[in-house]
Amino acid sequence: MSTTQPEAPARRKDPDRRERIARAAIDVVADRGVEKLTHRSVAAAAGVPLGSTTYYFSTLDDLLASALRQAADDDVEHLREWADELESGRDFAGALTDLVLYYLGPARDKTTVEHQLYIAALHRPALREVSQEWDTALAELFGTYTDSETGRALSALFCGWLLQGIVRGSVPSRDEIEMSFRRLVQPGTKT
Amino acid sequence: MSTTQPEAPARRKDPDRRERIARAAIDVVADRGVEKLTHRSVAAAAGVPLGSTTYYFSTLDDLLASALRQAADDDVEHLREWADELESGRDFAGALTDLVLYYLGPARDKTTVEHQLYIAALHRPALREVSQEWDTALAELFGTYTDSETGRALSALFCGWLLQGIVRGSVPSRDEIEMSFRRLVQPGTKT
DNA sequence: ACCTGACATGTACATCTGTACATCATCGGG
DNA sequence: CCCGATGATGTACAGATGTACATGTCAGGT
Repeated sequence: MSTTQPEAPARRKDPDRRERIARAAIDVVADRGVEKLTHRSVAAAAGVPLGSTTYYFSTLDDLLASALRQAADDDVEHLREWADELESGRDFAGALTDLVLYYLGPARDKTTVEHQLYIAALHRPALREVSQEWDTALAELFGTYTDSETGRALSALFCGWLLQGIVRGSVPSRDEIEMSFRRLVQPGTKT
Repeated sequence: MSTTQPEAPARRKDPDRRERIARAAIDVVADRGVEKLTHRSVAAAAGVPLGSTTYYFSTLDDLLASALRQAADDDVEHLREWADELESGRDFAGALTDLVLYYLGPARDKTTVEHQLYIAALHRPALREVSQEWDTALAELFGTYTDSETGRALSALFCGWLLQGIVRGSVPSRDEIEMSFRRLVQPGTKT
């Protein structure tokens, strides 16, 4: 955003520190699971002393919430890019299939983390809001290409493929994913 | 408990004990989440001393694995009953919708637990096998009413509705769930 | 009647955890 | 040139946790 300005003296040292810690938290969740997310493990992963993590995130829930928010923001941004690149003429079911394969392939770690945080939110009211916004955004985005009802159905199917894909070792075949989206999209296609 | 019945002595040990502890573990996960699953919390929930839990399940992973297995078995049995009650003439999409609404309504707790265990398996190789068997069984069951490809798609959509349903407060409407299943089923209906 | 062995439990301990807080370092202003 | 303020850190501590293990307790064989 802004480099160190005299009027904005920035922090003493490193303004990225907070974000770096949040990202380290995401890495820890990806590598070892939510249950291993501790101040100490995050500190080690971020290469900062223990005191730093407790300084920036006084409580563990703060840290978790920031990690979830960070992951959600990154993800929404990625979805936006995907939507922008989607030419209006392009086959929507095919594009959705690409998206699934991306999340189960190159971005598998990210997907894993997101689902863990998603489930972790079940017993943490503070996180539920973020999770809900997240999949509401997904349903609405998909809905703009069809209709809102179809959008919700598509997002459910989308989540389903991801969930099954991350626990199975193997990724489902491209054809069967595409077929399923095509069947859902077909009746309601608008523009 | 204390008095020994001649006709049902059941030894001094009672074989229910182990299963009761496993079920208590499931309750703990339902009420407080996987991260709160400890020998002590389970012991308290089952009304047995701490020693009992470590006696029957020497390690925590044993306990988790047994809980997952227990939940999976119960669930598969329920699915079997559902399948048996499904008259061959009955509308399949409608029956699937009922099933989703059951899992999000009366059996919401169960669904929550299952998803938590499912995600917990991500970082526990010992549990992955159970999880995989689980959703393979689901896909195959659904496949017997359509075809195997459609079965996998249906199970993905099914999981998706459940996942979204447990994190949102509100349950999706009956009509939109049914519509989505109908679209997926239609092209491949066999018998 | 006694003994044996498996069932069952209470307790102890090393480890890890979240968090508070006293301390240090550095920068901006006087 | 010095000084306070605030960013940043090291350490300490109370509590919780997994697990081992010594100890009870009782059913059945002899």
